[in-house]
Amino acid sequence: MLGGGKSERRITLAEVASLAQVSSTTASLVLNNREAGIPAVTKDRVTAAAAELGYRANASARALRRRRTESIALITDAIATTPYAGEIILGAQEYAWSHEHLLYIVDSNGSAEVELAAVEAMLDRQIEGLLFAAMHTRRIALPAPASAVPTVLINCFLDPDEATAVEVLPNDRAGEDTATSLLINAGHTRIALINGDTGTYAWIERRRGFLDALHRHGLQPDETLIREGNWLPDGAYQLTMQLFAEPDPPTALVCANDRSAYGAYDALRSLGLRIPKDVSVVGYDDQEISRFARPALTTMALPHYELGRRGCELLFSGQRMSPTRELIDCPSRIRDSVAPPSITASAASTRNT
Amino acid sequence: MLGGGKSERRITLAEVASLAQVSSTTASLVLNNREAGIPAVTKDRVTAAAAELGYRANASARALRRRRTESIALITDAIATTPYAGEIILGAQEYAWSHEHLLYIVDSNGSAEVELAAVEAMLDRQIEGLLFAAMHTRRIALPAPASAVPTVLINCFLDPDEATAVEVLPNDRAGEDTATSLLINAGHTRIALINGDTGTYAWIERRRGFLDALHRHGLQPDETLIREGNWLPDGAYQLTMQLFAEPDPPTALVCANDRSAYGAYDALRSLGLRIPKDVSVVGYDDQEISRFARPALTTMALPHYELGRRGCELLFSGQRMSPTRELIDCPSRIRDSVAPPSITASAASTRNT
DNA sequence: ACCTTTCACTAAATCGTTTGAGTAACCAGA
DNA sequence: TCTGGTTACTCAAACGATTTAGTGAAAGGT
Repeated sequence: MLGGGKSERRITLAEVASLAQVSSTTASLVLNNREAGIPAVTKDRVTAAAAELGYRANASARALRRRRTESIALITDAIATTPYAGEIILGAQEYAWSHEHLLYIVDSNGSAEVELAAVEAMLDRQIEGLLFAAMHTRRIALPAPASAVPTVLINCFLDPDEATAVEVLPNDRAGEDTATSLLINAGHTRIALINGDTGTYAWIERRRGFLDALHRHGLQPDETLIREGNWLPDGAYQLTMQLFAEPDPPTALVCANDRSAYGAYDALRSLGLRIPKDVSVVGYDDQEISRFARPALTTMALPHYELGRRGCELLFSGQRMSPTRELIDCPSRIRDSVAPPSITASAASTRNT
Repeated sequence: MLGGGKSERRITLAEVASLAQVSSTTASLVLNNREAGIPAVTKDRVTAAAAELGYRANASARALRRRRTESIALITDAIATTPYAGEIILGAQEYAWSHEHLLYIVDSNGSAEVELAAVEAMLDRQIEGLLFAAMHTRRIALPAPASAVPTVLINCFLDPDEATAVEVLPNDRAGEDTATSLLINAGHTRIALINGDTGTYAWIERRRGFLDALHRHGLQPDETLIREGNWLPDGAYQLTMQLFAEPDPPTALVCANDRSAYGAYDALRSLGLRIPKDVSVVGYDDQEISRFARPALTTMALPHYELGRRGCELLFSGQRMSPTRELIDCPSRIRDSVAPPSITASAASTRNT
């Protein structure tokens, strides 16, 4: 199996050296730019010979001797299912490449078994560091062998008790604060939060950020305006219908993710309410859906690329890896779904608050 | 940089052998299941020793001697931007893993320069085969060094002149035929095609499939109902508005991708037309948007997982790699956007055709 | 003229595994 | 007793780079 290819034997360093009429030591020195006292003439002879033969070093042999492979691995729980989260990989890869390291990528597809096998396969290949990435921010457990090399967690974290790793996470709290503030600054005071499933990182942090913004602007949070759905359009659809069936509905919705905002859009549309004229909406995640929705949805982007890049950077910085958690800000994407509250709505809301 | 980790030196085969009181040859034989005449007692001693010390073979040393690395590489033009296309990677990875091969993944991010560097880095690491994948079906050019190993193209193809590779592509033509037939079988006869940008594989094949279906069912294609947009919602929005501003509009829309269908949805909604009661719509691609749209969109899924899996399978089959193109069928996703034409519409359409 | 330093290079060891060749020990058969 | 054939191993040479420890010659200093 897999026998094909133009299998001319690969050129070795010895052949280059012999063509250049030097020892392989010298050839190695030249080709690795350890220029220590080698005259330009010789250097040129060697590089010319290498070029002529199309020489490329055998990475296995090099790694064997050097005990360094210049490569790291990223293990992700999925690259398929989540649209833009692949940016994590891109960010990590670009950082690694720009530092002359290769990044091995393995998709564990959420299976702990595959993950373990992946870590072992990677350690067999003498990787020098390990990145773990999750597509949705969540808690993970590290496979035991991972402790053999420096490890950084991207968009995921360990149980606080055994938090012995470097973690890079999106600052959802500050992000939802920003999103909520966009509505407050537009003049809204009756703002509902349509959150997702209980208990996840995003659920907790975005809720906090929402409350932070209210407090900072001196608004009392109204618990009846804080609802929990399922991160999906249908959940948010129901919640929106309920909110607007009650007296004194909000003038603005903070949807804790874009899919929920999309469900809210549908509900508002079916109620005959216009966005943003009658109700303003903000989302979170900056998924494709939010660019294409009408009106285009104002939302917060997850800094996936930067998470990947920074995670890799921390891995390389290789300081004795004291356990830390670093938060990366979520940039806002201002589009067309936020406007000042309409007169009637804001009058109503002022009256009742 | 990158110096950390619990860097206890790795256990070597020699240490295992010495603990088991055999030569490293014997240890190697046992651990690689080359059982040639080694009694069970000895075997057990070796495996026990290996387990006790936590031995794992050094892949570099093994590759150096064996001249085989049991690994292949997949070079993709993007994993980030396209939602579900990451399934290609998953399909390829799972096939490779199940055949004891590791799959290296590199995201060239569309850059030919990175692509070339990636191929070279991979060849340095002695990979045994190469997969090239594109996220949108398109023509590519192979970097020259790729010819050193067997190569398979997934969801992309070479210029027909130099078509010297094995290619695996989605059968867009049959897929659009199926999609169109769904509408015809529901009773529609006036069906418009909202296509994307001219000239791409998807554009050509989906158009063909659309016409195939009409012909097979004995319907005359009406050129005025075939339009070209830009694969995006706004283009499809305009085209839909135009189509329905003219006399004798269609009763069904074949949108050549889901994003276009999404634009068409918006247009139909703003015209007060209900889907599927007044107008039926089918899409293509089965993007997330189509599950969440109201009504949920009937569409064709791209067989990304299968493309990746099959591509890898062809690579492994390693038959002298005669240039071939293999097409993979696109499964349909029947949802709620297709219904029989309404009486008035179908009467009108019958009158004018 | 003699010693030291620098220059330009090389021989050989090394990384950890696999593998071709070889060998002791034992037994069967002549 | 000797030959031939298994069985159960072992020795040592690869694989292709990097690197340590030199070496011989020329240059420089006194």
